[in-house]
Amino acid sequence: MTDLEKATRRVQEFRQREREILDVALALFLEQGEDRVTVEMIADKVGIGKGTIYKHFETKNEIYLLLMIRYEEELAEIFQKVHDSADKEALAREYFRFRISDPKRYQLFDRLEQKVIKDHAVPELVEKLHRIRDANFEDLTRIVKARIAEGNLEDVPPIYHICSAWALAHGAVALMESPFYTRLIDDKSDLTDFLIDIGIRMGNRGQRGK
Amino acid sequence: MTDLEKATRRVQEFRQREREILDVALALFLEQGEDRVTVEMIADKVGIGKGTIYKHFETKNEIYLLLMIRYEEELAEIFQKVHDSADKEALAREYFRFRISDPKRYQLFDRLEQKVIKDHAVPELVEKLHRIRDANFEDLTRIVKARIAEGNLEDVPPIYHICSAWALAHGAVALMESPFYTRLIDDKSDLTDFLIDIGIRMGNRGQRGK
Amino acid sequence: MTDLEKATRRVQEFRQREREILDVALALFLEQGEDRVTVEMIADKVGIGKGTIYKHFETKNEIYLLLMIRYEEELAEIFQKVHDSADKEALAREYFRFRISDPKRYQLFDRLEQKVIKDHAVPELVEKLHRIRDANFEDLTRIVKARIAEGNLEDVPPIYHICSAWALAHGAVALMESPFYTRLIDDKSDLTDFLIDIGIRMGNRGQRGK
Amino acid sequence: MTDLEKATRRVQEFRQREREILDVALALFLEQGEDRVTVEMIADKVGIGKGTIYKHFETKNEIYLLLMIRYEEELAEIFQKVHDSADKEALAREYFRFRISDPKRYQLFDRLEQKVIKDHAVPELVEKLHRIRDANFEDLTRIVKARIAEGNLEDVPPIYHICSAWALAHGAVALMESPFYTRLIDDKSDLTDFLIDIGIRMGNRGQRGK
DNA sequence: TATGAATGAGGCTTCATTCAT
DNA sequence: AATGAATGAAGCCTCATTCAT
Repeated sequence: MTDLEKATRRVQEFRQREREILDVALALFLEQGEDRVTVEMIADKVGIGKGTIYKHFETKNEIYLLLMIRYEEELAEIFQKVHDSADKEALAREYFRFRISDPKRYQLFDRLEQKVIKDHAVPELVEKLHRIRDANFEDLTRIVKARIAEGNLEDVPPIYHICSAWALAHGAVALMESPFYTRLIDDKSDLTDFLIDIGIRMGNRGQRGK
Repeated sequence: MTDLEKATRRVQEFRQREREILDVALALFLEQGEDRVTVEMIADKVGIGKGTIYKHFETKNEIYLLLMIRYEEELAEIFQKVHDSADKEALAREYFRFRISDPKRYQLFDRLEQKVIKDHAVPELVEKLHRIRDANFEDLTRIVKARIAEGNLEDVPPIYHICSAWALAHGAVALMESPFYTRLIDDKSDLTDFLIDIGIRMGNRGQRGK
Repeated sequence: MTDLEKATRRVQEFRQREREILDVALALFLEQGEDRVTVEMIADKVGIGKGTIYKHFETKNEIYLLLMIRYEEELAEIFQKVHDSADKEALAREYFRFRISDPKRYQLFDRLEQKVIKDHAVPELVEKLHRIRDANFEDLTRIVKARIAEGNLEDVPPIYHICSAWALAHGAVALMESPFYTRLIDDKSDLTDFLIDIGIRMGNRGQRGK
Repeated sequence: MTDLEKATRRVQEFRQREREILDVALALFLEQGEDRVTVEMIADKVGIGKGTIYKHFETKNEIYLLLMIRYEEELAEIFQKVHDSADKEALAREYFRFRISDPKRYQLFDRLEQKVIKDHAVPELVEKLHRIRDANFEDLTRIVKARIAEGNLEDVPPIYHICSAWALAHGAVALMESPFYTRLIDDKSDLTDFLIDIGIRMGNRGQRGK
């Protein structure tokens, strides 16, 4: 094995460990809540020393942010796929599904964002996160505009459609996680269908009273 | 003044102080986030000693819960008013308005609930909270049933209507507080109207695809 | 005992404990070097909990600064005494004696100052320290001016005399503490006399080459 | 190239690297303070791996000591030059100049010495340092004796003259670096002249009061 | 009843040094 | 010989809660 190959392998292993740490961290955050998870717990579960975590990430906040960026990048991939396809309606469906599919994760990031912003932590990464989100948002806007032009969506500013979809998805997620409501719901998947249905059609042309 | 009067007054003052503590705590939590607010800060702002707070509340978690119960009781009052009135549609409107009107407060309680439940803290109070909520929920169900019977709402399980309303409201609140979206929204009140409109009508009979 | 008396006593006890912490901290710093002394060690030696220290001082840096301020205030007291007396020459003697008398302490503060300034720590207290020092310096300047006017000191800017005295004292302190030199010096007090002598006379009129 | 030449070259390169590390370390220590400079920072700036540093030096303390020894050896060179020359007074001047010329460096070593001695670190090197210093000191003593014999210096133990010169130089260095005093000094070089003047003459015969 | 000093478990982060490759 | 990932002891600081007065 040449030196170059060795070096490459090393770098890959390093990146792999980084991913491993993030995976474990995410799992623990979801399971116990980010406040109850200490850096030491993460290290223990990965099977490494506490200090090693700090070779990969400067602070616990940075871990938060990298997880959030990961999430946003997954979302970007979904947009990428739909981008090419002709079926614009599929987007709405995919979007909802992605966000509702793992509500705990979604809510975790929602919480983290507030925390991270309050701390003014790792501003470069916050900015990076926002850049990705901006790009995703522009994708979204483009698609909504197309559907308005096709006459499928009511002709209000595209952001209105996006906001209402976002809001319903956000709320649906919270609903699914709410101990109060889950107790009362018999058939979760039927309700989910009901909500997605509403979500997709709520901005359709002709839906609102004149 | 008789001993009885004195005692009565003392009790009243005690209750008054309790309210004061809760008010200050709420204000500080909203302003700085509950994690940054220490019991000492609350005591200082009320102008009493830290120990005194623990004469009124066993733990900081109890303060959280009492604030949440207060909120739920205010909601109950709204239901009470509407209960008697004939105009059932007003309910939906009131309900939305109450929840959206103070999003920071709403989100605070949302966060607190998750925290408190994860801690298995003060179970009696958690139960009390849930009892009030149950009552509110029953009120709500009764009204929705009436509107379905009148033929105004689509005939699905009442909880579906409640859930979708709750979800949209929850999401709208988050939207209004999201730094990402607020940046992009020009006319907040117009969007709010759009959302409330959707919220009120989204379960109306005939709205969904045949 | 009235409530007021009680409160007064409490405050006094609090202040007393503060002094106690500072005393112990100073002793430990001198004995082991400030870097090797942890906050916990201070607490242990005082016989209190670690957290208690932080009721009195916000950070370890604050402890450093308060000790430095104490020192500067003691110096101010010396100036105060001499201020009134007519014998201006006594000042120089007192000044030297004070600074040389406890060289370890002096050097500790010299080190601390550099550290604290590099950390940009507790700027309010740093400023306070400097204010006291400014006042001391003005006292000193006034006295030196008087001696120049009397024709006892060479007529150069007063700060020159102060600086050379300061420098010699500073150096003498280091000398006394230097393991290298102490090894070589038989009669410490005789050398001290020699140095003080030089210190007092070095700026005298007519001392320098024609 | 023979194997011997290769080996020789390798040794030379190794020594060269060693010098490079020390140079960089010194520069960083002066710039940021030794506590803020990590071994990794040194390695990075040299452009080598952290582990490599430990091939050259056993501990960070050893780096400290080697730097100090270097300094002392430079001083020895100065003595060497003067040793031969007839102009003994030049020595005092050179000595002062060397020590005052780079006050930050001087103070760094002063700090390091205290630290290293408190740690009982690398005793062999500490001893080596002291041996060099002893030699320098003997040189100095010899010269001072000569000047006393010539009748130029007051006839006290030679060490007195050395100590007072050392002390004044040490203090002058501290003065020039003191943020408090530098603020107050208009013409630095004029004051320096004043101090060197005092330094050179302060032990001269006939200076002290009868 | 009111107080606030005292507590100490527990969290985050740093960095000199080691060691397998 | 060179590397740099891994280590873990150690330090500073926070804050909910207790308890003697």
